[in-house]
Amino acid sequence: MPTDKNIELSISDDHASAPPKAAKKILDVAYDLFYRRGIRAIGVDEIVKRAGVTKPSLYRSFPSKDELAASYLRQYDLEYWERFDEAVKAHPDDPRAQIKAFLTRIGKRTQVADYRGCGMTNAAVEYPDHSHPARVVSEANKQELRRRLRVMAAAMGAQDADTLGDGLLLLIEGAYISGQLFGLGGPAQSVATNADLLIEASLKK
Amino acid sequence: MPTDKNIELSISDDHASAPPKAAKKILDVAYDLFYRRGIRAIGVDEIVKRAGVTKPSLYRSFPSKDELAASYLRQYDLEYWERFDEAVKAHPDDPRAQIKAFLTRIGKRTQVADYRGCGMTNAAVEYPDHSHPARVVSEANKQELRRRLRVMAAAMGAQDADTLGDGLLLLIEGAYISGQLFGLGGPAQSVATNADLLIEASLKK
DNA sequence: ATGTATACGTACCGATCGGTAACATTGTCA
DNA sequence: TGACAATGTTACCGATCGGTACGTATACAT
Repeated sequence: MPTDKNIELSISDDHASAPPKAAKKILDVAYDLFYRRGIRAIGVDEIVKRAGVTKPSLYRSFPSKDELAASYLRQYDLEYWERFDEAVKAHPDDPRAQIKAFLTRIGKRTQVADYRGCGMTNAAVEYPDHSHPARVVSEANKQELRRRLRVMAAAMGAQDADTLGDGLLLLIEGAYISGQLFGLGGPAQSVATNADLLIEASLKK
Repeated sequence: MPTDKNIELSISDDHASAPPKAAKKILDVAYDLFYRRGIRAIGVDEIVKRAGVTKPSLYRSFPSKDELAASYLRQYDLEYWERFDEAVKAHPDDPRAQIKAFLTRIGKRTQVADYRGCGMTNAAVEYPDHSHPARVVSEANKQELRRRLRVMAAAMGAQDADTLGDGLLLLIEGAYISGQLFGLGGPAQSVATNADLLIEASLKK
């Protein structure tokens, strides 16, 4: 998938004769608006307006709004696994600590005002149709998350690794959703604690 | 959940001075469409068409589409607590069994094709603005769910009742979401099992 | 200087959005 | 019969939706 493109050079591209590329500006703005306010809620007119470009520019880089939404989620996917891998790398060969680190981070993120949960989850709610381009990306992301959690649960030595992996996924999804539902002080702040309790209860004795 | 269709001729309602009420037909159809396909995805034209009424009829009974959506959720709220109370009544004075029954039911519901999760949760995702009429109803429902779960967790004798109650809420929300994300065979089928593990690990010894 | 290719803008499309005005029709009850 | 309330009918509103036809500007190589 060509994630249009030129994401690099992020630090400084103001120098010299390199205009910031309409496609990148569009994707950046779409990312922000789609995530914060929802995909269906944002029209292409608002995107191009905020990006300082025009509509034909959008449609030269992206074949449709739906595909722009899919591109937004592909970018989201990249950053998602970066965060995930950070937690993993911070605790080599210790899947339980990896999970704890990842969930602690999620729990913290949910405790900021106007937290909007997981872009992948939100997109799937907005588009029930499994064939929608955005939903395809979302489902793939979640399948991968499930796979990783099950692998980690097995590495922890769970009695039933698949059940524990799925339980952790339920807690994570619950944190994403209740984070945006309850705002500050909501149930999501206890996700890491509850996950650790669940892990403890699921290990082979 | 009302399968659309005019309730006309339903057993006994044709007699006497009770015309089938356009408002009821509209709300039934809106309920079905909003739940299955999302609120933003459904236009008022489609609602009145499927309900066999006209647009002015809709706006005589509901001041706006947003308020119709709120009415849909108020109806959803009623039926939600009916289901909840069924599980409660089935196991008097046994909150752990009550939770297990409620979650087993949720786990089963998530395992049907085209499951669409919780209407309350979905509406909150569709409308991030806390002042939106639909979201107000949704947030109230979730606050009440949280309150009940915490009370039940306390009644179970949890070491930290609030944490357990919130953990159960996370699992429930996770089940709603992953139920519609993964379809058959998804993580939501293990929600009751995981909840019971979490409860076991949270009780005072 | 000129050709060529790419990037961009102006202006517009038909369709649909939520919502309404004005009037005709119906059934119920008095 | 007459009054009333509920619903239907038709036609319309301005705004916004996603998307496009087509002309213009700039950059660079020849």
